[in-house]
Amino acid sequence: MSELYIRVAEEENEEPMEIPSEDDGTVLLSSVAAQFPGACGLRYRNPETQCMRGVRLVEGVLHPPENDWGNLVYIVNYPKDNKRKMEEIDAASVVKIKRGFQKTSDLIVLGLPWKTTEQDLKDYFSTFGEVIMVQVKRDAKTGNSKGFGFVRFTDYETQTKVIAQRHMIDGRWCDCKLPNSKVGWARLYHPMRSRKIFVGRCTEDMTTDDLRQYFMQYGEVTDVFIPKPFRAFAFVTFADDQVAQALCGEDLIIKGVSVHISNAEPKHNNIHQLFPNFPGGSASLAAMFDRSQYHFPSSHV
DNA sequence: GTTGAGCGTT
Repeated sequence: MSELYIRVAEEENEEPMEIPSEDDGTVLLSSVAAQFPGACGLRYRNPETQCMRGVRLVEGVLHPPENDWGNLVYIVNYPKDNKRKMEEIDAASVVKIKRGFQKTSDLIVLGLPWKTTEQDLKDYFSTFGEVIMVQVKRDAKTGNSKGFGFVRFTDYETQTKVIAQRHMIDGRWCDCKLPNSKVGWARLYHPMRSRKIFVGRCTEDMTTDDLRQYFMQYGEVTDVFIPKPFRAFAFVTFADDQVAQALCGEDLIIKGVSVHISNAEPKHNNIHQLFPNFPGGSASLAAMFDRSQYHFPSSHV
């Protein structure tokens, strides 16, 4: 007969947790790992010999000793007894999440059929997970599709899955990638702890109040500047430079539109002064700037 | 009224 639960703990003197067994009396390693991430097996102290014994593990299934789990407390095994390492990894992922590395980005969708609409994209990608935004890029005059678009998901896991595979959309194979505007080097090599961000791809209906209202959620906003006449970008200044820096590289949805946040820089900043020790020389970095998609405003300092 | 590697702005 089977137990409903067995008792499992990380150490002998710690409080055990009840882990469900299967109908045949076995316990799945995955059930253990669900409560003890990184677990690779179980052991227990043999009451007769007082020695630790391993629990038989076959293809992810833990088998009860003597066909009965009894009333023992089982201890979790970690790889190479590397429990400390596991805790460090856990801590690292928490930091990652807190720092927002798990936030989703817009993905570029390459190779779309000319006929594919945003509704088609939404329908297709919704099968992977919740979709925040889809776009099909079109010629402004003719309205014809340019054959690529963008998609943004709620969950990072969904994004990872979508990037990892090819997509058959309306009869063509398409690829989803992180767009070049997010390669990340600008973020890594940007030491100017500016309090001001550059908000690209603004639409004309975005007012200073809209932007202020939106960016307030991240921290105190001290200034919003929108060039007139309309130039499809804006500047937002925060009281805290860390807030500004944290937003750089992000794609944010404002009034249903994906805007791109980057560092606000005066155009005529001397790159050789900013990066005197850049690997390969500051000239190579200047070339990267030139080739990049980053456009810095010319009239605002 | 076309096209098929790329990179988002009225």
